[in-house]
Amino acid sequence: MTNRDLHPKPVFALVDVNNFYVSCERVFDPRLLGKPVIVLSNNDGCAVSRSNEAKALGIKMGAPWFQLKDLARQHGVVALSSNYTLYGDMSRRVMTLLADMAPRQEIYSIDECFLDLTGSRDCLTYGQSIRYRVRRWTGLPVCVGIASTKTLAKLANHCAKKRPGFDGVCDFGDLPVDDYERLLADIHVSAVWGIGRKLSERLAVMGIDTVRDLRDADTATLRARFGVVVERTVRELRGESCLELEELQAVRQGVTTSRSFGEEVTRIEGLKEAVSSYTATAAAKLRSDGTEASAILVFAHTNPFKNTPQISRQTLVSFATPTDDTFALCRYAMQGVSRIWVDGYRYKKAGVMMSQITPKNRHQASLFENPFETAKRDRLNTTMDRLNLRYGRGTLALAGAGIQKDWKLKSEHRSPAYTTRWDELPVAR
DNA sequence: GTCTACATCTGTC
DNA sequence: CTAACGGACAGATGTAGAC
Repeated sequence: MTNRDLHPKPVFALVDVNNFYVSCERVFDPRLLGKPVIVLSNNDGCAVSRSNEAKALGIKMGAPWFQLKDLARQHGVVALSSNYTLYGDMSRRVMTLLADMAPRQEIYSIDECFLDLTGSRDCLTYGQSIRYRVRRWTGLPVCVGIASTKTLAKLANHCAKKRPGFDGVCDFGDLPVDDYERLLADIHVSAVWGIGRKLSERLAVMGIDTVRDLRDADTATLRARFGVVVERTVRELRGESCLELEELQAVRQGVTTSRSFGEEVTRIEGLKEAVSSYTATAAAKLRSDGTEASAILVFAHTNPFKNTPQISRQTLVSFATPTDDTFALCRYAMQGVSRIWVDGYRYKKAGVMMSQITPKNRHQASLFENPFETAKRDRLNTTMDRLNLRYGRGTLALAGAGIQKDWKLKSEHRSPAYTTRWDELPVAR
């Protein structure tokens, strides 16, 4: 047994579904294959997922839909409203499959996860079997990037996607050194995980344009100018693994639910309805996470894209005993709304953020807390969660959340809930 | 001044 | 017919009041 066997260099794989939302839609409607397709954000606001054909038309990530309409009509672009229930369900299927293909998995986002391939012999072949398996069992196309750090695995995944020569799997560990160096010199820094538009611009000023430039730049200078995060990124690019695989995701610091309104809100009742509904959603998320909050941040603002009087307010409502109870949380949230409300503005968006979050199991019972009342409320919340799960979200809602819902979002091109609702499945007769 | 809590801004995916 | 631009996070920075 050698030292390397005892302390093998880590190997990370990053598996990522291609054009995830569009690909989900295509699984259930193959007529969309080969066509330019985009999926729009909530409120049919902007393009958040694009098929390769749509990308080829020059449609950019985040482009507002109303600016795309002409182009879309001209080229027969299919635009779909987002269907998060469907995507969440498909995500679960993919992640469950992938969890079985490695000893350890970190679910990084709805459409990507890291796998620990440390000690695997033929990673390239294994990457292909991952691809095959996901395609076979879910219908979704994925690409796999493999390397010795998470940042490099992300980059390898980028190569697997953009460069057809890799056939969907890129293992940096398998590339000849010359090819690898040439490859890095051919990729723009903005492709690196954590280097976005702003950072790229600032790096360009320093003459750092390619991934290779960044990797070979002076660490001390970068640290002084951009902080520890960028420094860590550079170390990772050099093959020094600084980011561990995080199997269990940490308790999140905040749970946010916020939406833009279909119609602007001008009365406090409207804002209260919307905020009640968001609070109920966020509270359900707390319960499903097994956590509680000790404070709620309530915020609302006007439409910053519009040339009208602007306002943006927020307030933190704190309370002594942490809770996950929808009713209590709604009461606190309503206090917040009263605090921030100012007459005479047209509000476009509002939200709540559950804050100061702690795990539910280990919280001390307060002196003023009646354990029987608490248990009763827990059962009521649980019942509400079950009904909403079983019969669809919104089956049971608080009266305070309103019946009219002028503020609710627009969603004109939604695909059916293929995986969760029989009654929306198209049936051949 | 400087500590703190809260508000606001920035950046990324 | 016209107007119309997401959401969820983390982390940095700004600011007003208490001392």
